[in-house]
Amino acid sequence: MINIKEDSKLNVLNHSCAHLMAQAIKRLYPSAMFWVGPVIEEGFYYDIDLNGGVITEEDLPKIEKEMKKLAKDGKRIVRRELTKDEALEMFKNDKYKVDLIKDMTDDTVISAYTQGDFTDLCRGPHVESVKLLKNFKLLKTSGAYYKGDSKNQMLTRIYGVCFETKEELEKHLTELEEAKLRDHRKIGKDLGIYFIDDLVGRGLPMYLPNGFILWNELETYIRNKEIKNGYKHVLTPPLGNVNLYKTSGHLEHYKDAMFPIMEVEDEEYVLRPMNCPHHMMIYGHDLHSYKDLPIRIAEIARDSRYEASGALKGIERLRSFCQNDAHIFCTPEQIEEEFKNVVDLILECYKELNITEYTFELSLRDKNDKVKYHPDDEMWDNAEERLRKVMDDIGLPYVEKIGEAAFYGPKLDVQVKPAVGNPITISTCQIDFCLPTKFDLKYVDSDGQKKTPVVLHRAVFGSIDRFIAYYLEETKGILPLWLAPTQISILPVNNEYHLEYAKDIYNKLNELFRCELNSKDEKLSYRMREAQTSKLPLTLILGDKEKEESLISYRMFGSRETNTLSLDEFITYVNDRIKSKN
RNA sequence: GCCGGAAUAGCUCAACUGGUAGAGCAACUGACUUGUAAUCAGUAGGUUGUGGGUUCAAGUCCUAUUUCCGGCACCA
Repeated sequence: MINIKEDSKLNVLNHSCAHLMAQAIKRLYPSAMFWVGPVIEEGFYYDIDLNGGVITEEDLPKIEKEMKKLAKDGKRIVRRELTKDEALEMFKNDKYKVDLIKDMTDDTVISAYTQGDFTDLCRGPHVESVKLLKNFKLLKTSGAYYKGDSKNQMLTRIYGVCFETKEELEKHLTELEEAKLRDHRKIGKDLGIYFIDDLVGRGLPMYLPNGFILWNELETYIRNKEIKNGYKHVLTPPLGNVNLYKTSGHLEHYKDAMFPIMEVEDEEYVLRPMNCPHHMMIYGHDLHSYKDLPIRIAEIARDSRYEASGALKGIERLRSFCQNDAHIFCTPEQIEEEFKNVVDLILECYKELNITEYTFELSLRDKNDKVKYHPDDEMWDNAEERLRKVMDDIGLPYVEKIGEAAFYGPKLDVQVKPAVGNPITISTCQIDFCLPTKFDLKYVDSDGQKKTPVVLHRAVFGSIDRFIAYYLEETKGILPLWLAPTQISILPVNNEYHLEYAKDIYNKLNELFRCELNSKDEKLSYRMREAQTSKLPLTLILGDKEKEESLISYRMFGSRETNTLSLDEFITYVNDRIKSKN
């Protein structure tokens, strides 16, 4: 989908459209005050203080109508440059504009744009006339905290999008509709992957038989990859003594997002929100020589977090989930190589799973935030520099995100876009000089001195849950053969004549693959439809022709063609496809 | 958590300004015995998320609550 912010023409068009929307809203809601109205990847929005009023999605057509009216009038958009004092005078009755102007330096060239009866403080540029704003659509409303701070009041945010032509707009709207269809919450329901029920609890997914197969295949896949790459798997409990998290610092940083402490006799326990402390303990259990490093400890581990209710989303964001977690304990000299190994592993998996759309983010600390981050500037500078250097050496493009680091260190995040909503992190690799010290971890170096190892935290699939969510959307539910819960559906043409042969084939194939025999009393075309709408990768059709010559005919999902061959040939074909992950 | 919206059969949805809750698919029963995306007929399926209230009358209005959806905030 097109990035409107990055497209210079559409950027200006959408920015002007935001102003047109503000003008229309000012007419319909005279007491409305405006905060900011930037262009974003998906179009534009404007944050509005309605002074107690409400705009819902039902009101959007009314606003659009007013916008069309204003656009038809065709007023020119006129720029005027102001000094800071002039600007303060001009907008003295608008507390939001005054707030903006006050933050500007004295030598900033401040500009205001006027179209008819509406003037807005704005850097510009804008299109020449509102007449050019024809093909727009207001998409949704929401609340948004003033200045993005949840301690502040909430403003009303209205999102919209504008294009040069009607065709482009319609294409965009169609794409938005199609995106909704591949939402993992819909596909997950359709394919019987999981469900969530109040009685069990929100954010607590129940994976159904189909979901378990998908889960199990992915888990087996990544575990085998890790074994090949020198990881050792462990198994640790999904809860721990609260002191474990006091030691790590997690309790201090994340108490609000953890399930509350459970008191039993004289002890306190928490459901674990993550696995780092357990893995630190595993490392610390043995004495290690520099010759043993790196030590790579991995676990598919269940974690529980008390996520804000509004953050929950299908199986993308849950209160109980399984991380594809690992901690690599290494010497400072080994950081670069181990980091590269992790990135290589991530890229290898993406290639095999045919994941092509992703971006790298370097999440760094906000130097001014002394509360969130472990206070050791030297450690941070070192870690961030190392991370940057490795990324530059690898030569992968990335963007730096200030204030996105973990409390214990900076990280590389691999971001993907879900069908609906904000980008999510799938893979991550984090450099940590902090937790090993807190747990007093050591190795004996070549000089006989005890030294503290460095830890890389990493996850390839992030959480298995989230990865399934992403993968269902990426594939639109058309899972590759190796992951499909049912791989082969077997259809006898006529139960009276072909059922026995079909059963025979089913018995043979079902020992090797996940098969179903669909011999219900329905027309072949009905059963074929079932196979296709269920997105089953392979469907066998067994009738007279096949029975007499001991052959099978199969059809691939989405194809109209039928291939006929011997059972052995078919088995080879299926095995090849599973092996190549097609 | 916050702002706004929504909740009707297993699923997808309908029911004009309050006036007897309905359809398609799925399920079940019977008939049909079929060559690549829907055979026909019938049966059953609901305290309209839940609790209060207004009214002669509530799916519809008010209220509380739960969950979901769109964003915001959060995301070790």
